[in-house]
Order: sequence, then C-alpha cells, then structure tokens
Amino acid sequence: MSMATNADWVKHALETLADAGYRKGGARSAVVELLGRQSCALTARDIDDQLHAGGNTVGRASVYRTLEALTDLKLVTRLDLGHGQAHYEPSLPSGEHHHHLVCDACGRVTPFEDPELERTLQKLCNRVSYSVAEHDVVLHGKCRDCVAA
Amino acid sequence: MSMATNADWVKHALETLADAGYRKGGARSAVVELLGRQSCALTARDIDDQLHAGGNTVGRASVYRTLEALTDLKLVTRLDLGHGQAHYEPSLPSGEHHHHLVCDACGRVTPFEDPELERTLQKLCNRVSYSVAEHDVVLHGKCRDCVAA
DNA sequence: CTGAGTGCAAACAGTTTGCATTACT
DNA sequence: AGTAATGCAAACTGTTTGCACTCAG
Repeated sequence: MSMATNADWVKHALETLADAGYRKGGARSAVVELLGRQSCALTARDIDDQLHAGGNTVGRASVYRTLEALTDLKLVTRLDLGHGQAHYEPSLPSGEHHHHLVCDACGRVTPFEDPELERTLQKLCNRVSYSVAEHDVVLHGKCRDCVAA
Repeated sequence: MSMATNADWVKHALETLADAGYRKGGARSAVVELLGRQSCALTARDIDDQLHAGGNTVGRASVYRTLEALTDLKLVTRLDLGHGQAHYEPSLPSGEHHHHLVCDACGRVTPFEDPELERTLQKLCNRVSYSVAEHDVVLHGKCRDCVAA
C-alpha cells in the first residue's frame, strides 16, 4: 500500500506538472522521483545530498525551484519544524496527512497521526475568524534514544 | 489583568535573569521591557525596530543574545510561524499558552486559545514515544480582511 | 527555432560570532 | 580591577536570483 501510494504520487505529480504547462526536465523529474521514495519530511539539503550521492548533478537552485513549483501546485507541503530550515514532504491527493514529533536533541523527525486531533482541529477551524487552509502541529521534545542517553 | 500579568512578567524575567547570574545591562532590560509590553509574537526585527524607534541604540546582536538567554531560561517561547523568521513571545509562568493563526497573504498573526485542543494534545502526548516538552499549533489561511479583498 | 529548464555563481536575509570597548559589581 | 555586557562588522547558513547555456516541444 505504501509503495503503491508513492508510485501513484510520482505519477500524479508529473501529470499535474505537465497539465500546469511545465515541460519535462531532468532535474525536476529527479526531485519528484526522490520525493516519491520518501514518506516523511526532507530538507532541501537532504534532497540535494541524496541526488548527488546517486550521481546526479542537479544544482541547488533547481531543487528549490522544483520544490517551489510543487508547493504551488499543492503537491508537496512545506513545513517549518523550528530549526531554521524548511522541510518538504509529498502531500497525498487523498488529503490525509500526519503531523510531526521533533527531537530537539538529535533532530530526528517522526510522523504521527491522530484522528481525534484532526476532529478537534476541524471544529476549531469553524469557530475562528480566519479562513483556514492548513494546519500544522509540531510536538517538540526528546525521542526515546535521547531520553535514554 | 492583562496589565498586571505583563508587569509581573517583566519583574519575573528580570529576577530570573539576575538569579541565573546575569548582570544588569541596558540592552537586556530594554528588550525585556519591550517584550513585557507585547502580548503576542514579535520577530527579532520587530524588536530591533521598535527599540530604535524609541531612541534606543541597541545592536541586533544584543537583541539576539537577550532572546537566546530568555529562551534558555524559558522566559520566552521561540516560535516558527513559517516565514523564515523566528517569532518570540513572553511565556507566562502560569504555563497557560495560546496558539497562532497566520495569514499567509498579509502576514498577520493572531493568537487563539482552545481548552479542548489542549486536552486533546495532552492525551496525545501520553500516547507517543517521545517525551514531549512543548507543542505548537499553527493554523495557516487568510484573515478576514484578506478574504474580503 | 523558441523559450522553458538547468547549473553556476553571486546576491540576499536572518542569525551568529569575534573582538575591542563600556560599564556593572 | 575584573569580567560580563554591548555594539559593530564580519562570518555563516539557508534560500533566491541573474545569466548564459542546453534541451524539450
């Protein structure tokens, strides 16, 4: 299921880019395919490093430009997890999403889901004076390993 | 009550700094007093600008150093609201806290409180593998004015 | 052939750091 | 007097932009 979902996301993302008038390009496809292989949040640096480790020669700029395009098309979500660098993750067309636990000691990021939280947030959004498009919940603390150490 | 709370916070903050071994200094007091006058999140830039507008000659560096000290002592909370710059706000000793609505169109930040959300988050924290020290909820969208426009 | 896509290097913005000076204690 | 606090400028980091070159359509 997870594999199918990720493959679907890559296909969906490439199609959406094409529909939006973007041409095909090596750097962009490389970023999209790399994102498709991940399930949780990556930084631009992570993406750049992994692409280079795989022998690819994409420039930082192309990574950022691709991420911007994908974010504009709502294909990826840009998250601020509080360490001064943005994180990006594919957003599933189904609309389902998770939130994040961040270890302030080692930097690890762990996703979690909680239906009750979603329900509570949903109710909250209706009560508020803004038109809410998106919500982010970030729990900061120490992961199990760092608590032990 | 709001006035009393803010005045208390300034007093509390200055005492805590003194107890922690910090000497008295003009830049630090200026930042603390300015924070005491605000109730919601400010950027370092905001603080620097407001101090200069008031005729003060503090350097950026001192603002940041003060904010770091205050954050370490848990006197202020550092928030990442997703626009690449950190926001800071006094944290009340009572432990009560609010979360934020951010208008992605005009940048406005509006605080809100929701006891049910706090309860839900509390339960969630107990169920999770991390030891959670803090939680941030950020709702992104458009404020009433920007929806109208 | 034309313009979007790309890589590089330079530009930027927010934040941090090094250092000489100032001023609490 | 001794040492923390401060202001300035330079250094750093993550991100964006300008430009010449390449390649998809």
